[in-house]
Amino acid sequence: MVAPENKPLLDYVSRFIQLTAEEEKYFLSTLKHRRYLKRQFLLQAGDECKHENYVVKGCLRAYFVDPNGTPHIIQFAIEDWWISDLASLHTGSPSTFNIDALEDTEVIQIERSRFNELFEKIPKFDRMFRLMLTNAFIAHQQRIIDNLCMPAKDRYLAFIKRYRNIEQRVPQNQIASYLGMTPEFLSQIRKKIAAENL
Amino acid sequence: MVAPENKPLLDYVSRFIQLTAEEEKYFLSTLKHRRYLKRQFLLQAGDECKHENYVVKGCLRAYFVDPNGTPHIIQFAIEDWWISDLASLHTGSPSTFNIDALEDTEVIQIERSRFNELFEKIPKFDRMFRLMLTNAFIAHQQRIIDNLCMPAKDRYLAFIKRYRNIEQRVPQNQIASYLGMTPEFLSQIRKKIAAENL
DNA sequence: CGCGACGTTGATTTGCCTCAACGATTGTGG
DNA sequence: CCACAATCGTTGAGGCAAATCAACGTCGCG
Repeated sequence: MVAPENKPLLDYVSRFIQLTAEEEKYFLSTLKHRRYLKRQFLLQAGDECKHENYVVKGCLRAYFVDPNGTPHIIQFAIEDWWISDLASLHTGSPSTFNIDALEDTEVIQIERSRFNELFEKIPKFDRMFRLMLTNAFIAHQQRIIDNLCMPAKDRYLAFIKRYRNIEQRVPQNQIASYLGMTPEFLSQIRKKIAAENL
Repeated sequence: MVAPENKPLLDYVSRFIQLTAEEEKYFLSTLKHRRYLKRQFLLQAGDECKHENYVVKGCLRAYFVDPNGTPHIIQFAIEDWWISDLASLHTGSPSTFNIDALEDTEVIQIERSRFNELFEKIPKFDRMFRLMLTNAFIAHQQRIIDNLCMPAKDRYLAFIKRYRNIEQRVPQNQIASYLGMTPEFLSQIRKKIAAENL
């Protein structure tokens, strides 16, 4: 019997690889279920990132605070997404990101040491994470391209098209930060777009 | 006896995984060595990306041409780097990038079908590519952060610090394209930097 | 030699930011 | 249950970073 809160993650895994009953059991033993309240931190910059996080329910954000004190959102994560500071998780270096909750959120965590153990015991997970990273890499490459060759308005339109489910859940100023513009300017853009659609 | 042109790639692989003699033999059988002249294309946008390319000698670039006809450089690749249109290679969709040679270049190619076969026959390669993609993902994330929170001058300084070996080999206008600014503006920046260092 | 690629310089324009002020909404403690 | 603060979005004036456009110098190469 699988604990119901783990079901979404097992479904996720089965999209990439097939586990035997025994492997599944081991995999489940590496997981920890945890809840965070809105505004609570999963990770603070400077700390070591100790978990890979799978979002069961809710919404998280990873952001970077630049030398001027301005925060920049790197990533949102809603249901069925993963989030962590991969550089810190991978090398053990202090993290450069903060991760906190934009809503009350449930996550499943894999601790760093168990994570590496997992790859040793069940090499299929190398496959799964290779495929996941391939997709993540492609998405990041697309984001770089968008930043290079689109003006603010087009980047916003591309964002709401690609991530409508996120756009409807997070405040506009957070989206502005993700897109690399000020909230004031995003407001201008939205006004213009609204005016055009008449 | 390993053909000398394959030596650098085997060294590369050994930094991630250990192959048995037999595995190494199979791996070598999947490779194709090839030369390109300066300005020659490895991949044109719209075609399917049929190879993962490892650079033995020379310099390549991947770039995207936006709807206005302006090219934007996604990536440079010099010795010991990999380059491809991963989205196209992975899904079989038409590529959105062009890849061509900035110098006469030697590459080792793994064809798409052999590439997937490789993961089936030697799962260690899942591990290797997982680790490679982890690094590539982190680098891309850093580039996104730099674009979000640095002005043009700082992005340029960060670039020459991180990729001095590339900066000294490719024309300035190419670097400007990679950094998302005009060649004219990069020229201004360099003038200012030179003036400061007196 | 002459053409094309590359870099530079300067004048002008523009996309986006800064700063400041002001509603609207939410939520929270008294 | 109200009062007040905090959060969020909007609007506008002014400023700056970077783009555009155009002209010119230099170098390597066919």
